Amino acid sequence: MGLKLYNTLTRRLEDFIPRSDVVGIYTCGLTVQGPPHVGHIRAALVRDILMRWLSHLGHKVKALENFTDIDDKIIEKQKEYKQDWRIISQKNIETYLRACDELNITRADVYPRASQHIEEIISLVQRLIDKGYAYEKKGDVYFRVRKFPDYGRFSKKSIDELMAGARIEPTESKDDPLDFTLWKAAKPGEPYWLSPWGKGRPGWHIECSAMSMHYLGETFDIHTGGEDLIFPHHENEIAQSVAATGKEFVRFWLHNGWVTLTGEKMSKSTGHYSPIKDVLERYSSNVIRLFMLKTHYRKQLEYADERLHEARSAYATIKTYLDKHGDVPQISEPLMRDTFTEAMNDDLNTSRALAVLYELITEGNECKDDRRAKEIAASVKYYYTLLGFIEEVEEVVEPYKAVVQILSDVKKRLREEKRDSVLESITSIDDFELLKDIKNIYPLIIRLLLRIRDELRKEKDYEFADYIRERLSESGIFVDDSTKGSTYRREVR
RNA sequence: GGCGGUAUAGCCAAGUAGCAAGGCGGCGGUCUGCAAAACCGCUAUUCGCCGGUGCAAAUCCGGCUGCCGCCUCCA
Repeated sequence: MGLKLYNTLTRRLEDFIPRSDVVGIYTCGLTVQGPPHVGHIRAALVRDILMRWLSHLGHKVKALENFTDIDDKIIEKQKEYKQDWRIISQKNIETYLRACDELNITRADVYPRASQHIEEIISLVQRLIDKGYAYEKKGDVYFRVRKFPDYGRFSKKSIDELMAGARIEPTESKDDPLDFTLWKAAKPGEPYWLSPWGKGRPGWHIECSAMSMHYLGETFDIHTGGEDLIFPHHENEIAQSVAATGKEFVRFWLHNGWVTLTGEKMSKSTGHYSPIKDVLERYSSNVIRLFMLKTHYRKQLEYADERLHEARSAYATIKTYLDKHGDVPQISEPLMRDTFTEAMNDDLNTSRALAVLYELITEGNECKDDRRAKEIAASVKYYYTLLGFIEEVEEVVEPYKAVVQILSDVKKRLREEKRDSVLESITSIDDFELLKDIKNIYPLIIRLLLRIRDELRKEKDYEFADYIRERLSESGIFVDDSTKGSTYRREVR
């Protein structure tokens, strides 16, 4: 059984058969007038998982993710902040890409920007005019919706119903309220490009058709984006593309469910959203990834601290298991391959795929046979990596300061209480030449504290020992005692 | 109003006809000076409500209700 994907075009699960050797993917990315939020990341993560899985299945992939960096909203922001639109968009793009990198989201091959493809946009608009699908009015160019018989089919909307809500803005001079803008004349003071219709800028929608065709050809395999883009954005993309080329535009349309906050959809325009920057400060990349993959991509996903905390605990289980096994060999034939593959092939069912991971972990923990245990651990790591989780890099600077303070407090107390025997036991530890290297000194100090604590425990001074444990725990360092001695672990963020 | 989605344990969440995956939490246990961690075990006779078709339904059909969304900018 091969990969099946839910296609919005047909509203059913279909076998994914690529058109050629290279699978073309276009993701509708951001309109960059505001900071990226969790919803945008979900869309990016869907592309990431799709790309990872397609590559795993042996496909070559060429992926684009666009930035619509010039539109009405960004011009508004320019006026509001008295800052050039290019600076605003650049800032938001950088924030977004940094967040994606931190989240280990596979980079698209190209991140085209509308403002950098004006030439392709103009020629596409011209093509539509030449074919009679578009017309110019006072420097604006509109797409004649009624000329395109299939309009509304994709989003299952009827033209008559759309008419009821349609309006012509006072500034527009459309022939028909349903018509949408392909090219918009610039008002004085607004950014513009020269075109056959005068100074102006692209309308929203046309950039995606122009750029996807430019990089992927007039027909390509997969188009992804948030569910909220089905109408009007993708409906319009299809109309203008098919009208221009007379060819099929996209084979598969994948739409992810939105992210909600307190039960309502996150949205840039209403200000009801959590910026990804804030989220990354609070939770590690792996935790955020797990949080998102736990729910199937087409379902609505509630962003709430409670959910993230749950994901953090769930992630700790995986991390603890992998840490316990340390180095595991790289393998190419993991256990439970069929179950995992079946889940992923079923419209990228990451929820089920993760269940495979957890089943393996439980089995690994029960397993007494060393060889088998190694094999299980290797399989867990294999799937973990395949799903885009990463090895965590520990931050050392902040906790370093904290442990130095704790050590100093503990030494002070030892001196005050004249605990000479304990003090003596540690003076022999003269590893301070290692002070030069912060990465080495950090665990060293913790081990030193654990040794002091060990002495105290031998002397049955549990109150003092517990004090050290408590202080460390406040800094996110948890001490675990076992018959083999004490170990510590860092809190999962 | 039209269209689309969704309703499964305390919470989250898979599951489209054959005795309900997985996670979080909770409870019990092993270990321990205590704790924590880790591990083990238990935790839905039942899938929003009502009716129907099947030997058999969370899964199909009809009706009802709740929630979310699109129809205007949105990932």
